[in-house]
Amino acid sequence: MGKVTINEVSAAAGVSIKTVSRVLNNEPNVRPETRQRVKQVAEELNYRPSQVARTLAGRRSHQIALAYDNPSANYVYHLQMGAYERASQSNFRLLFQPCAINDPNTEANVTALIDETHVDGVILSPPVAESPVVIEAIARRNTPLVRIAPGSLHDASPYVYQDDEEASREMTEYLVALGHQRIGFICGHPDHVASHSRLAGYKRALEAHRLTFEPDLVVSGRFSFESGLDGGRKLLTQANRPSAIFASNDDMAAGVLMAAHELSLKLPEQLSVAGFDDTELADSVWPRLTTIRQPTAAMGAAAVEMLLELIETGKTDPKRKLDYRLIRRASTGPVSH
Amino acid sequence: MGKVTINEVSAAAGVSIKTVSRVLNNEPNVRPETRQRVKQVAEELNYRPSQVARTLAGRRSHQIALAYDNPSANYVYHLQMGAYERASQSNFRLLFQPCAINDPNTEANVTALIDETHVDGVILSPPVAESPVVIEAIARRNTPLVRIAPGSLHDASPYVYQDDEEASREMTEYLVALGHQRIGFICGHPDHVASHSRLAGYKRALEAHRLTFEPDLVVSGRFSFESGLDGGRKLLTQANRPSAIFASNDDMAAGVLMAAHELSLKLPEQLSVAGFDDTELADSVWPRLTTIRQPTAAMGAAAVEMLLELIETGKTDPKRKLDYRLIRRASTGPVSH
DNA sequence: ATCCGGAATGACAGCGCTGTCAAGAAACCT
DNA sequence: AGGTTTCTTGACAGCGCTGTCATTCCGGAT
Repeated sequence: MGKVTINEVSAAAGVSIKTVSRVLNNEPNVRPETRQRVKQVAEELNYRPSQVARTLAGRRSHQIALAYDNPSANYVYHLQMGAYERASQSNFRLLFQPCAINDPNTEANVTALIDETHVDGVILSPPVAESPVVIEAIARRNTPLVRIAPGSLHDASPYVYQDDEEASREMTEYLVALGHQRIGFICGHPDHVASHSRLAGYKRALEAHRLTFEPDLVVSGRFSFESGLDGGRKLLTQANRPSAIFASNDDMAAGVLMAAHELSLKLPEQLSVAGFDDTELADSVWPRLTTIRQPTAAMGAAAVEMLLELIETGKTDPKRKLDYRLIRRASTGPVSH
Repeated sequence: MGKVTINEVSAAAGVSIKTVSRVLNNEPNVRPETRQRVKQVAEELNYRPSQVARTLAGRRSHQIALAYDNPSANYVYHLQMGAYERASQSNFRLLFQPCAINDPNTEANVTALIDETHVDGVILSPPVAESPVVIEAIARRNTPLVRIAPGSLHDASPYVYQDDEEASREMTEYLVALGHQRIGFICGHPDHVASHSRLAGYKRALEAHRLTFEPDLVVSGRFSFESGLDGGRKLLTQANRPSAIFASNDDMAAGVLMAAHELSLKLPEQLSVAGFDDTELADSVWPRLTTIRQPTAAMGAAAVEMLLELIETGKTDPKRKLDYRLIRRASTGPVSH
């Protein structure tokens, strides 16, 4: 199974390797019949150009990297798949780079990645997307960068995002529309900007409906199931407990569900619960969670698309916004008096 | 900024590039002081050898690929992380290759991956691990291969696995020990060998305890939440319903939980439910699921380790077995009369 | 001193491709 | 017909490293 190289193809087609190269790269100025013949020979020989040689010789590696540091399997998986699909379409290979934000080596890891693999561009997802050191290191290498939902440093690179505040407001208003007046809220991890936007949306909705904001109805959380469970217990054992709880993500909402079950509350009659993200979990708990569908895969795809544009043309939109969707399921219902 | 190459290092150190190369690769026959000096200069210049050039010139790419086709975000994520950690330790880069088993292009994808990136080896996880075409294609390229939990073709390559049948037997016996005599079983996706082993373990446990196998207590499933919900409904609406249900994975067990909630059954008093895999879901539903903990990350790590051995020395153990663990949680309890 | 064997080092080709540039072929213009 | 311009093609030099082989250096044996 001697590897088929460009030499074999050029010999078989009776042209120079440069012409084969032209055909491969869809360069102009090749006679249509020559182009056709080369293509056919390459096909017959089952020729696969070595990316490695290409990278070394040219200035393109046709590889981009996706760096993430997120403990949520669902989030990472969908982000990866969305990005992967889009990259494959354009014949780009996608390198996944897990990293730990707290690890002091993160910067070294990322720069090593760039130098060693010659990637054409990098995508950063939160919370790495907000690391000034990493951003700086990438900029120093002049490597195109696109970030996903960065909470700060908005000028540092193009980015994709969704309006968390808006989504959170809409969910809160939906609960209000169901008649809920006392709505509990569980915050997300303070390191994620999304946490703050979601809280802001909740507040904004209350204001819009002239409901007073009660600090007792807001508890902290960390995006984890256990923190949701804790938060739920705290809220539900209050003297005047809320009739609805809006958790900043599905994991925590599932925790609230458990807290409610512990207290033998009837759902949604005695308590409405809403989550955020629409992970698979949301659809696997009882009752199924009303939540906000995050376009995670679409975000990955959009980020790749912008990055490719940036690589090809040197520029792209400064930002791109994706739409969320409120998904109504069994965990929320009208308030019962 | 300007990329530092081996030339800069050799110039700065006052030696030939070949000597720098020797130091980099820990080759013998370099005077200790020379070695030291080169190392220091490389460090100062912040030199990162180009993997691409290395790959093209040498016969090692220091890259291995992990191909998977699995819809479970949790499984994929943990497998990836386990593999990634181990690969990084040995300074190998890990390429992730999602693929669709039903896609006729899968073989082409995998061979393209090998030819284009020159990976030193490949890891296949189920169900791609059982595709004869893919295995054959890899063998033809003489590329080292390690598979994860292959159900067949055991001679085709070294592999890592866990004893699904044994684990399933143990879980069933645990239920029997709790006093359950009528235990429902929900099968997994027929394409996965694990499904068959798990059913076999269930049967074996029944035999061991002289309980008769009742075909009505076994329903088909596909590893998805919805199929578990269906199966649960089917089993629980039977005239003489089982007092326990063992689902072949957690997703389906969560479905059973929902079916039980629909019928307002008290858990675990009126019904015990057990799952398999110990995904995050198992710990996020109410009641928390008794399940079998799969060493997914460890499998990924072990596979990488074997593959590296295979690459370095040309051989490794024919197979390596990893241990599962039965995790007892609130979803199972003694049978009540 | 002389010779020898192994350790230390370097010169150089080449991995498979792309970029540059020059040459030849075809098309277009007075 | 001659002179341009444009299209098509190929020769050749690298990209940054490793493999091969030749060369130099050194201490020890003679």
